Amino acid sequence: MSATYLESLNAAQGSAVTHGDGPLLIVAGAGTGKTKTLACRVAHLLASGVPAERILLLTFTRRAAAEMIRRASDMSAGARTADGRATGPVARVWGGTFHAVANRLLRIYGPAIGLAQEFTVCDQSDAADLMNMIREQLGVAKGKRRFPKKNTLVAIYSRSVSAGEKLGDVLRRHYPWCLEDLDGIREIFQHYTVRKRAQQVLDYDDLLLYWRVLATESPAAGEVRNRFEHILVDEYQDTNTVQCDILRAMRADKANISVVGDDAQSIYSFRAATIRNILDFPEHFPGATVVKLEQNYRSTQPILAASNAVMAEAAERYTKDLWSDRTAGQKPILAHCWDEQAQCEMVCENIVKHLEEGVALQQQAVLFRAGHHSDMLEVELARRNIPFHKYGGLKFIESAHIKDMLALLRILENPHDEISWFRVLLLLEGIGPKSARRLIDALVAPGASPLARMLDDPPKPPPAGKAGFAALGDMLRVCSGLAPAGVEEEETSSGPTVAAQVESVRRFYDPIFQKNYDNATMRLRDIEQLEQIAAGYRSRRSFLADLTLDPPTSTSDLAQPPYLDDDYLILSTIHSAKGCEWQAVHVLHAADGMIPSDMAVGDQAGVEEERRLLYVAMTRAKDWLYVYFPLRYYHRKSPFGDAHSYAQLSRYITDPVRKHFDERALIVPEDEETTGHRGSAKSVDDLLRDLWE
DNA sequence: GGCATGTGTATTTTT
DNA sequence: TACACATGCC
Repeated sequence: MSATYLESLNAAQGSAVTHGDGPLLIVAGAGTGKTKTLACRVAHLLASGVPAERILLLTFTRRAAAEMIRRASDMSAGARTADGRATGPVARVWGGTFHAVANRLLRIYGPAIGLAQEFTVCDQSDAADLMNMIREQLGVAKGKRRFPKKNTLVAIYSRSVSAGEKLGDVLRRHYPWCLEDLDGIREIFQHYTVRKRAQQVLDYDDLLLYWRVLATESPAAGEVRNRFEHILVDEYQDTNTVQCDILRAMRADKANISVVGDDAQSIYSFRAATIRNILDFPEHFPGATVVKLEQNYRSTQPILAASNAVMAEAAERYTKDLWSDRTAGQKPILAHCWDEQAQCEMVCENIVKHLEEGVALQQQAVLFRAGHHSDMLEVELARRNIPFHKYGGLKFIESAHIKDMLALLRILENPHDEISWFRVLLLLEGIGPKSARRLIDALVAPGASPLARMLDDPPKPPPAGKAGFAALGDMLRVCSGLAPAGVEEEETSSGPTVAAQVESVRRFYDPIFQKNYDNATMRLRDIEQLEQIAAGYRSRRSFLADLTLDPPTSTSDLAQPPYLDDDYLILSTIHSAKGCEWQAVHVLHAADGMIPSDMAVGDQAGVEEERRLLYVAMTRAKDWLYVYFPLRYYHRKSPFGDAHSYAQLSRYITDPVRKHFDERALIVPEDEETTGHRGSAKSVDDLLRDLWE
């Protein structure tokens, strides 16, 4: 068998790709060809005769899985569809996130652990709504001024579950201010798990927990474990305890597991990811082979030097020695800007300059710590007609109108889902929280399916809500294909198509929508997009599951639609940029409080993780790296005058680090020249701090 | 019990 | 800025 793909690999990559059976840990620094190596390994396994459906490839996003499978397909001379997806045998490789794969397995093996097949998956904000509902019903928070809010509750719960840490310990370590409410929180959590179970709703954590049970103690455990001959895991440094348990269970009989990761890029501790997984891999999987990839193919040496300098000051040293033979190249630029507006202008100018020199917009990215950090830039880009796609931050799926639409579809899919019923009933005029609660209690009473009851023998709404309630019933009847009781049929039934259902739902929703939102036209685009997505699905079940597990992450609100097929700039949070690379990278807001985020500097671990975040951002760049530092921040709070404060350069850009940058001077706007705020950011800042501290 | 209006507040990162 | 919560009127 001639394997031409092997020839393009270096020695370390080659040994990783051709590794035989048994556990394999690939410690891969940034830009060392990790994706290529993993894709090559998939191709190699296929070429060695492993059936595609016996390979499981776990990645952090679906995008990553699709990309790897595409590349493996190219190497295996596999065919591709018009839109670039792999076809042929390679397409049968099981690829996706832990959560998506869990969902797929649970649809097959759910009955083995007593899970109804029509379970629905709820996202974090649905989970928060359920927490809220329980909190109100229990009255735990009554009279308490500072009882944890719903989002905090979900965060605490998730942390406890994903890290396998006792609630008390989680509170002590991460939420000390909630300790006094321990009992109330515990009570809410107990009800939360019972309610979810009764409603056949799984949250993100449940998907993993149920997979773990499935692979350890269910009657189907043996079958599930035997399903895969090889398991490959990407971004292993960002897995949590439950995910590690799953892998160990799945490999209890046959330890063919390959994981790839970089401890220096571990940035998901807020999701309970633990660096221990990658460090302890050899203990978890005895006999593991460890391969280090240290040659960086992505960045020029000057960019690498600056990035390494940032990491060199980390509290814990890492034992990788990244190098590149791309020795030439421009030093990274540290651009001091007068304020955020100046930063936006400078970014745009640099982008346009590169564009004119032949660097496509798609080869350029703007990275930032938090979703809203690009708000002002987005306006500036729109003004200059520079098209862009934004990844991360507030998503399509999280907007109220989309959630409304999905809740309507979800009660059709899983009529036991009370969160969705509640949301839907509140949409109706004349029905508030009290009536909604009463109606739901009547609907979910034991006996018939709640949906059947809604259609055949509905409870009485309050007089003011009669019309809306009846309209809801009519819509549900149409969508369920006029089937009488027992409508939760398989997708093969001859009912309306997914697209037709979405259309009916939309027609029902339209008047509510027009009434509730004044910027309805903007939001209408989203709903149209939802309909388009629906058109690609044959079953409502997979449509809903995919939307929850792999929501569209890109928004382009301000970009012009006609440009979208064309070239566009990438805007992304640093988290969402993981694994990506661009020729030119622009890192915004290298100011203390932004990077590191104010929210994260509470403890040493947080400060160190933020450092890795900056490192991840910088190492995305191949040829040009710009780091921007706005000196002045305006505060929206006061509408009068120009209330502002002076920022301090990010604490990670210390003097030794700065030596690796070319600094571009602060440009003071002309009308500000007389204000005297010249000189370095630091001196001004120190001066002002002296006044207050 | 529903709904409009007013006030206060806290604001990361994502499956 | 937007959302959660309180108040007071129908």
